[in-house]
Amino acid sequence: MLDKTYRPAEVEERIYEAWERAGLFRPAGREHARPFCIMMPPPNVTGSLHMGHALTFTIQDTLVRWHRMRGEDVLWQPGTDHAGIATQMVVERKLAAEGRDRRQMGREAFLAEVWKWKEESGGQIVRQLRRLGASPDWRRERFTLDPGLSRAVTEAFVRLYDEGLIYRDKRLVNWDVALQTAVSDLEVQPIEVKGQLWYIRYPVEGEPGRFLVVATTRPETMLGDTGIAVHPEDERYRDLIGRHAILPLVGRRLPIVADPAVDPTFGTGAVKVTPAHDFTDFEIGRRHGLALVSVLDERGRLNDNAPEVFRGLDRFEARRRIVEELERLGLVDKVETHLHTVPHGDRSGTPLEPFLTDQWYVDAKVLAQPAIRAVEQGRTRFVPKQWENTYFDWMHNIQPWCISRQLWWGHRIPAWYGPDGRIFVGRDEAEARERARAHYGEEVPLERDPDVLDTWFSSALWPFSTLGWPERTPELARFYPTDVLVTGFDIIFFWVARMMMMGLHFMGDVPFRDVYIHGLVRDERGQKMSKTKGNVIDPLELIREYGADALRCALLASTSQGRDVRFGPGRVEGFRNFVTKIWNAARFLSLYEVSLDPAFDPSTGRIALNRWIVGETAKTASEVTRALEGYRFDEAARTLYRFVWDTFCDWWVELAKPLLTGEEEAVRRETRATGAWVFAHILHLLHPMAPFVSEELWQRLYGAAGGMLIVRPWPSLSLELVDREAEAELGWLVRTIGAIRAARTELNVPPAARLVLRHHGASPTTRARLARHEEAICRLARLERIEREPAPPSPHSLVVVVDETTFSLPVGEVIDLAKERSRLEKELQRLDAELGRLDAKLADPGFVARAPAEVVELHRERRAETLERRERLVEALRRIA
RNA sequence: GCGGGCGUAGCUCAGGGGUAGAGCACGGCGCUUACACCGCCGGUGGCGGAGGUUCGAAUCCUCCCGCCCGCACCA
Repeated sequence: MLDKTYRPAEVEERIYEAWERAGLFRPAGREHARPFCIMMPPPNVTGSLHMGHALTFTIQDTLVRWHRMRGEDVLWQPGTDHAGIATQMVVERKLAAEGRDRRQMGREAFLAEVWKWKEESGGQIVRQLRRLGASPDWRRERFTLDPGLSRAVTEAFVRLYDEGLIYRDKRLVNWDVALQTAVSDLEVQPIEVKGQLWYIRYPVEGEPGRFLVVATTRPETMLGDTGIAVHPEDERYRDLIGRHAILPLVGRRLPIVADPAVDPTFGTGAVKVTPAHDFTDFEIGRRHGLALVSVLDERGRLNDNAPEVFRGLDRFEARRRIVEELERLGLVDKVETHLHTVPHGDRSGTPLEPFLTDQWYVDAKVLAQPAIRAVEQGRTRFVPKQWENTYFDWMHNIQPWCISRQLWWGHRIPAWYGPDGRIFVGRDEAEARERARAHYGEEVPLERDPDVLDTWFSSALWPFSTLGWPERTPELARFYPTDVLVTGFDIIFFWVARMMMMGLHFMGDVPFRDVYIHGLVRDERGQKMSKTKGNVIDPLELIREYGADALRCALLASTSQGRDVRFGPGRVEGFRNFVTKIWNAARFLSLYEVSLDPAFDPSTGRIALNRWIVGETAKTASEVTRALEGYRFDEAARTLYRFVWDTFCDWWVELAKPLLTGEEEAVRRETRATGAWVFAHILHLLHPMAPFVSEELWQRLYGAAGGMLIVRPWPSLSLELVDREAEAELGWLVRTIGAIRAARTELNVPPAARLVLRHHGASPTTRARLARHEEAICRLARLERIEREPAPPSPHSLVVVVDETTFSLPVGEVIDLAKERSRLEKELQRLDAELGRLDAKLADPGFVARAPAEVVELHRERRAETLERRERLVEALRRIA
């Protein structure tokens, strides 16, 4: 006997272990089965499960379980990402708390600490994924820094270098002065800040007393100015083009150049040009051959290119001092407050500096071309489709990808430098050495590049590196290209685009056929969840409180395509109730010793109720399947919810009760078998979304029958099981009971009052139905008995019209006649309004002529039915009046 | 500035040319041993606004308003 409520905490761990122990997460290895593969986007090792993870992994697990049940050879490849900056920061903070510093420790000792940390704390998210019910092939779990993947990274780097697609270049990068590393454009957070705009007077050379006023938000960079630019068509400055200004505080001669990048309407229309400290200025400088003078060091302090008094000052301190000095010299024309966006590092939160350094770059422009074509040709498809625009946009304007990071934690760049700085790239030091020897003709000392690669470089290889590339493994042959990638739109650029580029380049084919993009999980008010806002919901807490199935279903039901998910615990509670409902339906079935009969053939049922529910099951199965095929998880969840709760529990179970306790053995047997069959299908359909409770109930109710639910075949039912007649009969029954209940409630008939139901004008079909369902109707509508009434209804009755039948329920003197009259009149009004609409439509020659015949016919039928109902109602009203 | 999304019941959201839907919330009633994490009944909107296409529009088109998100950007 099942307990009264389902207690997920007592079930989930046991079930999960049973699956895993039985090896059911692994590809089945059936040769003829179609392979199906999802690459798990590797969460950061430092991470712990948040709602975004919960959503994405629930979706993936649902797909994976569904395909597994469809008999496919499923691989869900799991793993974690070493997350360069994030992890290094975590460990550095920990060390700092112990009073240690990585620079003092040295590279090797520090890395040993990181690895130690990873071994001890890095597995958290993987354990948490199990709590969610995720079923990837854990045996194949990978880590981006493990030997296999590291080898893939090195191989990819060397090949790209040899092909000229990776190169070293001196350019401006976004420099994080706190972390002292380059970061990519994508790691930049533009933050709006209220700053100031200083108007500074630069003396014009050779014209004492004349000044050129430039506006800047960053006065400290002026020490690196090497020019001034104006718009070529700006009349105000036309005479100055080609002449020079003198840089205050420094005395440098600044050529005044004309460049179309200058916006004549902003500030004074004249711009100081600091090519070493601004991306736009860098371009202007290049066009006009201006010098590059970098005045900052890697920690954001003024370097030796600055006048001596300013050297060593922090950039913001320097700004203050420079402005002071300019004011003293009377060179500040004016100061305005100015709202502008300043790039910040998304990890450190500090303002970034455009900084001139040598870095490694991937020639993304070249790699992007096949990746663009692949999506254009539909070889990879985004769902929802509108994300393709975002992808194309970025790919068409793609910039060189800076892949070097001044960190220690990560894949060290496989490049060595000769004594003259010449670069030798190799798979290992020996290869680099060999290449160096070939170049120099002798053995020379080599020094390895100290930097590591951007974490996304290794992630970009994930779809094939995890399958064994560069080896040509059987897994690679079988599972690449993978079927679908599930992820959020926030990493289309970071990751999806780069996997496309690398996959096409190294494997010659797209990494995945479909990219399913889901929304972000927000809080109930639509705010992004963040620790600082304090509005984060912890999925593990929800699992503890409501169970993993409830959380999963709530998430799935809330994700509509192309929309973010607003999420509150209320939703989970609703699905916890749903799970309990299912549990109790199972309890009901086991109470009547309903058990699966392998010989049961759903198409041979004789009882309308059973034929009906079988058909409804078939419809539901096909709808759920279709929903999943279209990545419509909300629809799948909703369909199942309605079927289980409304159709099966509220109607089939209630209507089956008299049959299950009835006299006829054949009826009892058929009803039991049907109930078992339907419920078994419910559990199958439910399993991808709610794996724990479905598996638990499957084993408790049907366990002996055929192994674990997780690997049972997905229902595929013919819609021929739908019986139109049974459908009509049950539809009528539901309407009739509903109408009687509504009338009772409306007239305040006490629920306990058992009434007699009289019918008048019923067709033979209806009379047969009434006879068949008498017991159920009486029970569900609280009736004493049903009898035929030769004449139209007597006064002191409630009147209910269903189709051609007039039902009356004598309620004696207690009935409030006035109230009943007004109820019927209201109903009459509604029918009249409806008739008016239908008549107007049918009278419209345009409608009759142009609308499809079926639609016109439908309207005619509707009109006839409405009219009939109306007549009966009028009749009933006359009797009462 | 470019691109995209959204505006439907009190709230969250489905629907997407042919009688407006769900969950939650709310109100009333609880007879009914699967379930109070429950049952029954009920009200609520005419689908942001204006125009157009159509026999017919919440659904398609145009414009407008409001909110949101990317990308680019003013030194």
